[in-house]
Amino acid sequence: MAANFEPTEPGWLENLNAQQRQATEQDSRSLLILAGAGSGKTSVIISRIAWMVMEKGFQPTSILAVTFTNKAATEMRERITAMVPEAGKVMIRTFHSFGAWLLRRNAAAANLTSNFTIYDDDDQLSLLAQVLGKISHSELRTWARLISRAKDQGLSANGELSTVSTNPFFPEVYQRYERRLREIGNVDFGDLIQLPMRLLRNRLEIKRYFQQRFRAVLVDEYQDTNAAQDQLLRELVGKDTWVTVVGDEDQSIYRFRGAEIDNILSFPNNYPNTHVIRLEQNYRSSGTILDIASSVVANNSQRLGKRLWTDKGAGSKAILAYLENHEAEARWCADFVNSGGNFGENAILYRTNAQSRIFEDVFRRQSIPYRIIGTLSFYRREEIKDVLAYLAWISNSHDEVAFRRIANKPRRGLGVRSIEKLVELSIAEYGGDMVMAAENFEGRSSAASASLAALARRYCEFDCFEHLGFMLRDLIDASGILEYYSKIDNIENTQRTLNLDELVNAASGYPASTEGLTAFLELVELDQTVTEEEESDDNRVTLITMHNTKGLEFDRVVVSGMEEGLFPRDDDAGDDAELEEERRLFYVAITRARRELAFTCSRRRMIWGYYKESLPSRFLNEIPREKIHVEGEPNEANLDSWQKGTMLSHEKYGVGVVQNRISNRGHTVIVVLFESGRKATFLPEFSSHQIEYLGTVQEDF
DNA sequence: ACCTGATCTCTTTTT
DNA sequence: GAGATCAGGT
Repeated sequence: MAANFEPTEPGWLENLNAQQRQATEQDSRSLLILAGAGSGKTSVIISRIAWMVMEKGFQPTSILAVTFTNKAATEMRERITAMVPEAGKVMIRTFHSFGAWLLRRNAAAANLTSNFTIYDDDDQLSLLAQVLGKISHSELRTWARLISRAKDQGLSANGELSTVSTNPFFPEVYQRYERRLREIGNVDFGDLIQLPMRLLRNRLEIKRYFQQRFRAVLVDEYQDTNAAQDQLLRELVGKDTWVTVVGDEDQSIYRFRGAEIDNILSFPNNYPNTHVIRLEQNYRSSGTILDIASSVVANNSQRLGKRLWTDKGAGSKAILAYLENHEAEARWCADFVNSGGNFGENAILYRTNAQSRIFEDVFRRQSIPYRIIGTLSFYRREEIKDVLAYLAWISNSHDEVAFRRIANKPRRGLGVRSIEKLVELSIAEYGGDMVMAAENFEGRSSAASASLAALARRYCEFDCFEHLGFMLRDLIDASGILEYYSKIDNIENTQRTLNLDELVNAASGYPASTEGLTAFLELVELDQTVTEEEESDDNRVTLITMHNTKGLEFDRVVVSGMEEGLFPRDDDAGDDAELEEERRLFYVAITRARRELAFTCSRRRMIWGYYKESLPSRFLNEIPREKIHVEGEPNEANLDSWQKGTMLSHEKYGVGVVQNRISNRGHTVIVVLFESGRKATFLPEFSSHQIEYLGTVQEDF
């Protein structure tokens, strides 16, 4: 920072208002900052860290800052280093990445090896499928979700689980899953929080060490922490630790993932002598946009309450456009982004990833540049997951999930039966080591399994490679994966080998060593929000889910798909807590906009290959009329007949209940589940003589 | 062991 | 409508 003649205030107070300054320099061990949308909370965290380092004498390495995403962590690091270079040594991580860091350093104490790999949801599902044997896919998902929720709440497989599920089989399912995961030696997302928490709780000397190591802990987006994360935080915070949490209860949108809004609501009770500071001045949005956001969120009851204000002018009215269908909606959005300056200042928000497709189609047709921010990206692709599975197996020869994925890919004559036998052999004879089992496998497929084992042995020592990228290139070739996908590329005219090249590039920043491999795999598992090509043109419209917009802002925002059933979702509309969460999501979406805001609502939308007709979202009624300009006419069609939940009697099939009702080219189609268990689809207008209306079912059926 | 066509399930949202 | 899985044939 440049020297100045006048006695000047420290750099970290520059451009801060009174509340922000107070929060920055609050000389209090325990601080809760309630920061409304756009109130500059990230700036405050950064300046508080600067203050701690420069003014309070904290060593940068003794400060831990926890963010919600890796992207936010990177950004925070850049900003703080720019402000106070010596603060570059502050540890800034997500909860999960912090957990992984802690576990690797105390692997033995946690009964792990330091190079464990992390199972994502897909891997978790595969493992569970192995453990449970043949059960239906949907049942599998239900179990997997319950296990994740239990871990979110910090509940172990051997403890009380009735708050998660009262199903008598659940404890055993959870236990068997845990047992196998521990045998393999890997961890899932929930373990990254739960295992460190247990470790600190049970091992006093370790807890003491970390409480001395981290004298200050700051947590961003605290409203979206789950119970397990809060427990981990409590273990980290000793009686001399400074703890600062920042959040906004109105922006808590991850309940489905176990986020506990109660964490922030009752923080002052859990941490004695907590100072509470509210940041209520909004620097982002126009007055109109703020008014809309405030009126919407005022309908929620689970709030601490704050009133955002701005000294900006009212700005222009918001627009609400009623459209005929999803394609008209996309075209309307295309016109919208064409009418307002740079593409890069525009964002289209939607509730579900599936909605992005039509925007892509229309924008491509009209040559409007766009970028999609989402998770179903690079690392989910088949060819990428294949190579990563090879790496995971090389890294941990006990990794059954990875082994099963690549054992016969490309085809090397290891069939289902042989793989089964090989896994059994590994457990029976080799302590679960599948490389050793493959080496010593007898039988018809022994040649194939031997060559697979040889492939793994090839990388026992890989410091001969200059960096991990070269090792990866070698592996892609030697495994036959390259040849396999080259053929597919030629036949189907795809570009999968190019994706493999990209993976090689991503890996080349890592050393060719066990540590390098572990770090690379960890990055891949924990940071999947890859904005595809970082390349060239920044001037592109952003297509993004509302959840993903957390922390972002744009001049002009369209919130699309404002329809009942889609937003709020059908299943959520009945439950107050769920509905309030959807409303908070709406609040987040609205407050992303700086200058212009629009809502679109389609009468009909293609869903699962059918047209579904729907009514305007109830949230639209919560926007003050005088703040919006309306285009088009809302759908007021009578959707009452043969609604979901209607009970009917069919002369052939008996009594049944309507499960779903869709419109297909102007015809109504209903899906009925009969008491016999039979499911059938009808067009009521053509079969009315066979159907008799019986009434409506209230309860779940 | 492997290929194919038929059938089903799926959609929230993400670390 | 797409992707994953399954049944049945070779």
